Amino acid sequence: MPEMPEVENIVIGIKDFIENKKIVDVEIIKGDVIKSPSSDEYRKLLQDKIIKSLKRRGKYIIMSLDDGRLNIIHLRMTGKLLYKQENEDIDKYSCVIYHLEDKTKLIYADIRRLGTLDLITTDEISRLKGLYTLGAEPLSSEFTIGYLKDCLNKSKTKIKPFLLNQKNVAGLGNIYVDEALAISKIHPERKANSLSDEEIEKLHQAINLVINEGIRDGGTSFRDYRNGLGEKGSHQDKLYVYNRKGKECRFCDTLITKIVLNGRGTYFCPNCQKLNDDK
DNA sequence: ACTTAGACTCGGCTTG
DNA sequence: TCACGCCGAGTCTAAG
Repeated sequence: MPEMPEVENIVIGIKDFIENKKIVDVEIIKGDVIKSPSSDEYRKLLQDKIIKSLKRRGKYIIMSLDDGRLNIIHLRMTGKLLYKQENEDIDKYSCVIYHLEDKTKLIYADIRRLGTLDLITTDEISRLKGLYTLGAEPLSSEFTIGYLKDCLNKSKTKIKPFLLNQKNVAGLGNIYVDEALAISKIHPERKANSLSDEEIEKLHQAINLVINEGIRDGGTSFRDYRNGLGEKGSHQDKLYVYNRKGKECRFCDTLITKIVLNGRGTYFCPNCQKLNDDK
């Protein structure tokens, strides 16, 4: 469910509450979200460790422990990370609870349990291929127009699946891809290597814009998303096309269309985002 | 022509 | 129905 702006909000919202605190116990309720090591090992290895930092890379959350190990959390579609006082009620879908030394707790909850937890050493990072092969982050100095252009020219797929591929740009998901394409007025089925220089510049700017606004608005609470303190974001009120099938385009009043592209619901304005000649 | 690596697509995971 | 995501298996394609 969460894309980069949502994960960023979760991390910045709770990091100051948990950094430099000791995990006194790990309570495992639904152990199938733990991919490595075994649930028993996971609990034992985290017990009495101090959380040194909480960071984000792409849609991954990286918790560094004082023994050098990394607890890598990916929320996938419905995962949540919630920080609460020890005496507060827990979410019905709680899977793993990290009890901290100061009578607080960090809860990993996940309705569909598609999310993943991996406790690894730093030299095992390459085993998590999705994390290891991430492309440049929007808003970073690495994410230049030249970088985007080079990636685009190497790809024969359509622009929408290109942007969803985390190896190209890290952190975009189904909502922000549709939004970035709407703002840059590019049809989602255009071939990645067919974009003009002008379109690449507009797309680059639009990606940075939607990610920046998404972060600033506290994320998009389309369905389930809540930040680390259980609060909704507000960016869903500002969407141009996502989940707006049959509603008027904010630029031209044409009705928004929905198609399925590579298995993903895809929204666009058929007037602003035309599919011309070189499909 | 055959092999191989990489790019790409799609089903599956799971619950409400 | 559909869903804010990814992996692995299978298919396709370009290079050598």
